[in-house]
Amino acid sequence: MATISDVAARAGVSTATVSRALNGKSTVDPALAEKVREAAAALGYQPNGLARNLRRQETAVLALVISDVENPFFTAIARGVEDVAQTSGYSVVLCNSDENAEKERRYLDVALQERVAGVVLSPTGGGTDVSPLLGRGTPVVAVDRPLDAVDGDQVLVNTKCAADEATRHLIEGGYRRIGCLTGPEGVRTADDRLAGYRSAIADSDTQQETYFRRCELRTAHAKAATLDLLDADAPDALLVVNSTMAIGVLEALRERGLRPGRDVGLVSFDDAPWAALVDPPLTVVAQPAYEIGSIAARLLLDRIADSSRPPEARVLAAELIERGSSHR
Amino acid sequence: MATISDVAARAGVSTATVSRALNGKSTVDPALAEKVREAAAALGYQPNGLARNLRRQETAVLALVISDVENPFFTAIARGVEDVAQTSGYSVVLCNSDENAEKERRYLDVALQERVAGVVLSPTGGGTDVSPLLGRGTPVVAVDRPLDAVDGDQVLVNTKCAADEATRHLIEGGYRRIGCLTGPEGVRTADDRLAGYRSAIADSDTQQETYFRRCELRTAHAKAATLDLLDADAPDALLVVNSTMAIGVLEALRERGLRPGRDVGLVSFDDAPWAALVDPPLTVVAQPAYEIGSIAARLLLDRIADSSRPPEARVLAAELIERGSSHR
DNA sequence: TTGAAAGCGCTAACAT
DNA sequence: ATGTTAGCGCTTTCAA
Repeated sequence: MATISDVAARAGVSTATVSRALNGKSTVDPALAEKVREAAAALGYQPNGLARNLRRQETAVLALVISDVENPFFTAIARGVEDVAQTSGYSVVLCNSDENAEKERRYLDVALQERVAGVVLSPTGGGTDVSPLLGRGTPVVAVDRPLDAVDGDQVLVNTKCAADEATRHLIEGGYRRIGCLTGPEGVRTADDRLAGYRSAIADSDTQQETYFRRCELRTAHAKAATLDLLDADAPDALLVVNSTMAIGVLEALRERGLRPGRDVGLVSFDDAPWAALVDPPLTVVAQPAYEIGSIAARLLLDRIADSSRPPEARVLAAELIERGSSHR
Repeated sequence: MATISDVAARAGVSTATVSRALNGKSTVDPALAEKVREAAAALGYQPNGLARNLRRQETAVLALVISDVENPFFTAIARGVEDVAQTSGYSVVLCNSDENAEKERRYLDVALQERVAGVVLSPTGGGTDVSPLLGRGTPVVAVDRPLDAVDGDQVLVNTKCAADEATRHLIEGGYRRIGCLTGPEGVRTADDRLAGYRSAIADSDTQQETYFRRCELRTAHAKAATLDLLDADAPDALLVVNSTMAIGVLEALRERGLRPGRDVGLVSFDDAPWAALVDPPLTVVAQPAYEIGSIAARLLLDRIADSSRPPEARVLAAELIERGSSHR
């Protein structure tokens, strides 16, 4: 593979000139520059990014570490990040931590070792440690879930409030035994949404007890937990914390011959592409996923440009979209 | 940030010894090795991957370039790739080409410049050029769609055959004006599935004409195209080439007050997580997406280990899963 | 077993 | 405007 010296030799100039000509830095005699470009083209020269990055001590790539590639909420965030990164000349590499702290740690290590310019991260659980990144000066912005013990940039959703609102909506719909299906303890969104549910129930004068289950944020687990909840507590409505789990819930309901809305009221977080297509259409708490991603990327780029900026925490609003599954 | 020389100084050894100790290469005196590890830990030493890669001329990362992160088919492939890469110590970075040849080219450039160890790619259209990668010795395996003009490793699905089978299934179901909604010309899967549809119709003695529309592989485009097809040709059944488009089709049907199955038979490619939940459940052609990914990764790793292996083309089978949408 | 030293390919002072 | 040169941080001969 041709190197910069090959190009220099062929064009009859120094490597420095080649570098300058190809990077459009400083001023180079147009004629020479042209010669260089010709030589580069003739040799099929492809700059070695590794060498360049090593020398420059920086990389034009952003790492995006998300907890589930198969969740449309996160892929929408990914698109948001990518779209703004793109326009600033950054590439973004997506790493799937799979709700697994160990995988997450590994990807964070890779990000550090590869000296990416910045990281957008949706932390899996409580124990995420980004201090090595921060220590080295690599900015990190948290999305969806906060990074505790770190006062950094973050883009979150007012999720407790949204859960409260969704629960009230079910109460108003006449449901009297509302349950909640949420994720593992320590996953902040799972905890917050459960808290929102609880506060709405506590405020109600139609329901005293709470009925909830925690399980992994996966379809199969959600289905099993729902079956269990159904059999044990016979709830007449359910608040579900994401669309992946909602699929499991719908499967469980079907298995028990229960119809969403009529038999069991249903509200789920995340307006998945299919949410309006099931029967009855699913009432959801829509989160502005794309915006979360684009804002996070913007925050990150801003901080890369100026590391002294004070940390910014953005909290976006979610929107309850009423459809058939929350009415009898 | 601490470098290898800092560690060497602190441990009172040479940088060579540090490198050897930390990489477990060659033999190092256990006592010294321990001292080195201590020094490294004390300094919070994080090896600079850039420098290492530059020296080694290789990277333990695989690039996966897919055409749509929001399509569950591709995210399932991603999981397959990741799972096997993981076990061999490789990280995989996911790049979303977004069915956009320009973006794809950019990511392929990045992959080349960053000297990734290998690339798994689902080519957007016809014009994809991987020769720079290949020329430099970076192996590429194509998934879902072939790389024309290159005799390389690839993992495909016998998609024409599957489309033919799906169409016959509709014919047997008694549908007599079967249409097809497919992707842009040049997207091999779109062309093959259309061909499969055509061959089934040609073989039938119940239908002479074909009714089809091509549009971008997106929900909104699919909806518009379906509306158009419905109004112009009044098909009584539809074969749809992926689940993203199927959503648009279902929306269109609903808008026209047409019920899947009873009014318009429906078969879609890809068994999306929600496919069994819509009403009636969606008959699909399920592709072994996870296997496509895992096999592709294995092929890639094999080739990285031994570049002289003859190229291997694997063609997996798809499976028709009959559900309610293809019966009256 | 260990160290000295070369060098991966590039960019950025510095000198001209 | 261009060239010379040092050096980014690491691994790997080569010698000792």
